[in-house]
Amino acid sequence: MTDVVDAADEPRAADGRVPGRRGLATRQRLLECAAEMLRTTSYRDLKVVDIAREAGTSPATFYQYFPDVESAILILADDMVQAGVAQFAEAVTGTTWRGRSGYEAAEALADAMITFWADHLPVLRVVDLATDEGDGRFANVRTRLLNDLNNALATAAADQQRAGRGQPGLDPNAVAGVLVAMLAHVSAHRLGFEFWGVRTDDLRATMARIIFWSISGQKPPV
Amino acid sequence: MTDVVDAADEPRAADGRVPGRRGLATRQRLLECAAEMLRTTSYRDLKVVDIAREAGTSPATFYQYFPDVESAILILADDMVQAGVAQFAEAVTGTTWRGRSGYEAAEALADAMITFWADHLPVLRVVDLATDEGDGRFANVRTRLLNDLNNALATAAADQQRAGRGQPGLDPNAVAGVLVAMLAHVSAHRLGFEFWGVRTDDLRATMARIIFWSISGQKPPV
DNA sequence: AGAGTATCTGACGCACCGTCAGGCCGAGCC
DNA sequence: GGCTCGGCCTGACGGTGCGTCAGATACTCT
Repeated sequence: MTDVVDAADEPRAADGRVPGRRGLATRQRLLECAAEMLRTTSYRDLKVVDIAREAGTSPATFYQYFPDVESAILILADDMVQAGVAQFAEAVTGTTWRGRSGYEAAEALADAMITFWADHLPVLRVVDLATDEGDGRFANVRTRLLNDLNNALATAAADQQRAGRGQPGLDPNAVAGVLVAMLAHVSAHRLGFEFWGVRTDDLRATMARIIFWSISGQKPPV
Repeated sequence: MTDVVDAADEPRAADGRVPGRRGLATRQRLLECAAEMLRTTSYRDLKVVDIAREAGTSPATFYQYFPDVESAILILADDMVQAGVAQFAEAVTGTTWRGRSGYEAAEALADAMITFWADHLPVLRVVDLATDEGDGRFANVRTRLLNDLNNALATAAADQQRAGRGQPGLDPNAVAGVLVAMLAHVSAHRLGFEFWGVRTDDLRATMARIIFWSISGQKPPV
């Protein structure tokens, strides 16, 4: 049974073959080298030749497993999403947005985003870039990563409004969208902020307060 | 006098010559074609050959006036900044952040950003992209565009804190940075939000409320 | 009209891309 | 051990766009 299911997303070589043990090893080595080189090289300067050479193989071999460089990175991005997609929404759904514990949820969310971006910066940079360049495949990855969070925040905002709290008159989806945009953009440029003398702790606290107030409508506890 | 000053930033051709009337016309035509093509073509697919052909000239001519495509766009970006840089900070410095007029200042700021991005979307897209790719020249443009606003917001946040309002305990620079990041990112992706059914009016209102509360610490007037 | 300068361009070398046809290698059979 | 066959790899190639010349062309001024 599982064989049939797995077969659907088993990696294929260029000619449609399903690679064997040795082939998969090569494929994996190429992926690892690509990830490694992304850490030091800008995405735009990442040449197939270099990845292949780094992996001790030839450019033609690369094309046997991936149609292009972006497809390889897309696989790295997919793995990353699968590993971390759940945690953001969890921080939101597990609170009533009341009092100190509500504020701590907002802080946990800000922290989760900052940490996740710090852990996966090279790949996330490419995701953001390619998305902005109009690459639908990467836009899709980004959506899968942030959609649950967005929905959870929108639901929370709507719930709070119904309870006579929150931000009456504001579209919950707009609130959620703005907050997610803020979180993603600030997390992505954390190092830029540090360069200008803004400490990450302060960014986290600022975002946590904005999140808490935007959703609950209450002044955050000191 | 002005001649001497102007000479410093007069356009130079590849060989250091200062172009004459005809040359400047060609240069201008190339810039306009580049701007025009940016509207329909993604920045990465913008080939020198195409711009040149569109302008009715040859690729070699292009290189007489610009070292590469990005330098040409950089000039478009420079013009754009010079045209619009002042207005953002003005919206911030001209208010005491009190009552309805304070909130209207926040709304005016959000509106100015959204409008500016809508007016200059193609060029700003490239600025954001190139900045994220680590291009210092474009990062510099972006800084020149947003720095005054950032400083104005940071000053306002600090002033309000001293007046016993605002967000005590938060770094004013962090507050300003987060707000600017939010404004820039949401404005840049306005069309994406519309696509997902979030109206621009709601984005503006949401951001205005967040700005007003983050700076003044007061509940926005209904 | 002719000299002199500003402006333009065809043609080239370079770098990287993505694709073949053909060579290697190792597992299984005799 | 030697043979064979299929999975795996690669050298070499055509294509595209870049950026740079030397030389052709167009304007200006006398």
